[in-house]
Amino acid sequence: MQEIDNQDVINNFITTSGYDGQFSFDPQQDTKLFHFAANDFIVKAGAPLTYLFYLVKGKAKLYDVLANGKVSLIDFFTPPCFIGEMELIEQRPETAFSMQAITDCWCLALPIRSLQKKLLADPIFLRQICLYFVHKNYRTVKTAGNNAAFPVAQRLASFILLTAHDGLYSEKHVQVAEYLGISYRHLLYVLAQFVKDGYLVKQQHHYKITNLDALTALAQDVNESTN
Amino acid sequence: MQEIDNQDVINNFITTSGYDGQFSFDPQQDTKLFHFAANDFIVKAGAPLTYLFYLVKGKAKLYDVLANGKVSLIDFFTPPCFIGEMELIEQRPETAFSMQAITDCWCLALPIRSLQKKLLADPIFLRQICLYFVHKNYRTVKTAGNNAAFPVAQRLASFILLTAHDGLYSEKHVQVAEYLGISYRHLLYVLAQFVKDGYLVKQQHHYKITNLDALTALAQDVNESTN
DNA sequence: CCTCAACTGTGAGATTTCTCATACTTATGA
DNA sequence: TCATAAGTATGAGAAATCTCACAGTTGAGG
Repeated sequence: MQEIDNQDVINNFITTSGYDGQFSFDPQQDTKLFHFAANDFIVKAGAPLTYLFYLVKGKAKLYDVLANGKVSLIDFFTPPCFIGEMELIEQRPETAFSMQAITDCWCLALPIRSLQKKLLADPIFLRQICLYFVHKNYRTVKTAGNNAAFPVAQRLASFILLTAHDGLYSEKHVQVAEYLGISYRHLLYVLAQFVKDGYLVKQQHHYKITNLDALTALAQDVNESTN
Repeated sequence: MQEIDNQDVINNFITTSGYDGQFSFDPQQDTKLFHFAANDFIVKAGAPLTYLFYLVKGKAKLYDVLANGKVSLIDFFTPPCFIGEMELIEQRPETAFSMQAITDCWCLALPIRSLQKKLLADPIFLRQICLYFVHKNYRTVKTAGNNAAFPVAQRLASFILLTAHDGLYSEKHVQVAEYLGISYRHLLYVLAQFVKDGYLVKQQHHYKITNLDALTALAQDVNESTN
């Protein structure tokens, strides 16, 4: 994680992302900008949360580490969205989950410690956060519906497109299987199908997308229904 | 839906449910109390929403009517919880979903039209609603995890216990199948298993629970993980 | 009373997905 | 350098779940 000190860049992100409309005060003074390289952690479970982040560019994923030590993928995030807002609202000092950058990510960041009281008393911010929760909730309901409603191949196609990076898919199978709610074995079956059908080609440590159209077509229903 | 005008009863519900802590003002003046008989609609999709409800007693269920006309069960609610808060936050005039009473329900109710502005500017209320959303979100994530993680028999057991009324289970199979994300056919298989195993007995228009312990044991893992 | 739609119920075969057993490879730490 | 853990990979049989085809029951409306 690397701070970017260029005020022009910061201001540009602030205005184009709708960030400045989230508060009743002008946040520019207190706002920093951070860059996270792909695979960096934006927040790590159990670590103290020092910033309220606002993702303005990139893709990120949210993990939960279960009691038995297993890692399970919860959800994916694209701009604009808050990160750490649940902990802020609950006034809990550390993060419950881990958020990791999939691609390079840029986040506006507001220091929590000095601003928490102000934020929790700011009706505009609270209302915006409420709206954010409502939409997130709709989305979760839809997604949950999808998981029940669509076969694995379609969801996997959607998943590959979501997480692929420069046409390369390289998620850990164990985690993906858990995210999709299927067994490791079956995931490999379906991936093998995709390879057999020419959608993917297996390479050293990843899969390369060789038929983007086919995957997109497969994923279409899932995505439509989620939007 | 029937208004209950007994101020003692109202006050009792207000104080025991934590309702009065949800606002920065004293809501007692504006609060009504309604009783809904089992199977009544508390809110109906598309109808104008005139009250923000706060369920203080009973069980209710939330439906979505899909584009193709099918009905799908989204979630279940037990006290204390808000009903209509998503629409209030979004300032959308009608309800998106339908909420129906499973057992007899009692709801405190605050007229929206006259109080919307006040509520949307009330930091305490907004913060409480935010907390409510956060918890609801945790719950949804857990539930979604469960649906992937547990076999149908266990989820069905949990579901039966949740919706049963006086030891009788009488949900529409079509809707339950959709809620559990399984086919109608398979639901009947599993129900038949339960009957064969002596957990349920089929009667005229419903099933009677004949082995509560067994069902509870089956549902235990699911419920534990959801709390 | 008749008809239609919705709900319930069952059988049989196909498909999806799981479990288990077993290896090979790679990274990591002692 | 060796041992161990984690990730990857595959086969085979079992279990879960789906699709389809068909039929009986019930309730509402003409």
